[in-house]
Amino acid sequence: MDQHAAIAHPLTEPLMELVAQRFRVLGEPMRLRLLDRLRDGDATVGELQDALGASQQNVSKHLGILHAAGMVSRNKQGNRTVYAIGDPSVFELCDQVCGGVRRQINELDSLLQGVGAPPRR
Amino acid sequence: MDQHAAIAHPLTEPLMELVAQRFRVLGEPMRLRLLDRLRDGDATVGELQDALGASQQNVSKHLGILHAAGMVSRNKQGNRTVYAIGDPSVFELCDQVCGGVRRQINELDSLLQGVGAPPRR
DNA sequence: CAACTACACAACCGCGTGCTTGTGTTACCC
DNA sequence: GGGTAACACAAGCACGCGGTTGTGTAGTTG
Repeated sequence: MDQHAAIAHPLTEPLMELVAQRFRVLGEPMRLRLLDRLRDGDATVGELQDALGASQQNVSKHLGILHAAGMVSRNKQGNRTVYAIGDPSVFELCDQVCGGVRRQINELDSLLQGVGAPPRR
Repeated sequence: MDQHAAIAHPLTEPLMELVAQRFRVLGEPMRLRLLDRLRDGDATVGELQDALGASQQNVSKHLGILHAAGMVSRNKQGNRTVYAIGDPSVFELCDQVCGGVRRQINELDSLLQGVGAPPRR
């Protein structure tokens, strides 16, 4: 595992764009749900369509984006196309973000808890 | 209608939306550059504007988004407004993504290495 | 072979979003 | 106080993107 984090600070512009693009791929609930479903195991387009309750074309489109980003693998078997997680590391990202969201919710919660404090304004 | 309200796999729809939103905040080169610059230390809007070569309004707007997401902190000092990293964990995310991008580039690179004559299409 | 299934691709549309332009507000300086 | 600097906010515009509709293409079935 290449864990040597941090390419140098002044990230070059094209690299910055690549990173942003990768983040943007994950910035869609539908795609996150697809990845979440695939976490349970491989699935065909039809199964994913049924699981998410979306149209076949929409599912296929998002799968295409995820596949182009290298996050899922595509495997044609006869009539069906089986998709699988192609880059397991995305889940670490999601978990970290979930942690961040949780912490943020906790902060908001504690703000609401101890409220007697009038909005400072 | 069974509703597993677990945090585990079946991520609830609103949570999924929150996670996606957070990813989307990071899905902008300008905002990544702002965070990358703030990694070196606190900075005023003017300094960031100068560092990134963007308009003051644009920088201020993106800083507002980052601030709303809790990723930067805002500290008004007299005439200036000093921004700082508010959630250092974002860098772990960026590093992981950078690692993924690096790995992807390596794959593409190795693909290009062995190429003498692309057989088809 | 014909009909059907499963999937991908292309064209279109409406909305969200990034960037610019313009302006208001507050603090500093003379 | 007047003028200027620093910053945030609002409106307008253009582009990208998600979703739907429509269609093409293999593969399967009878």
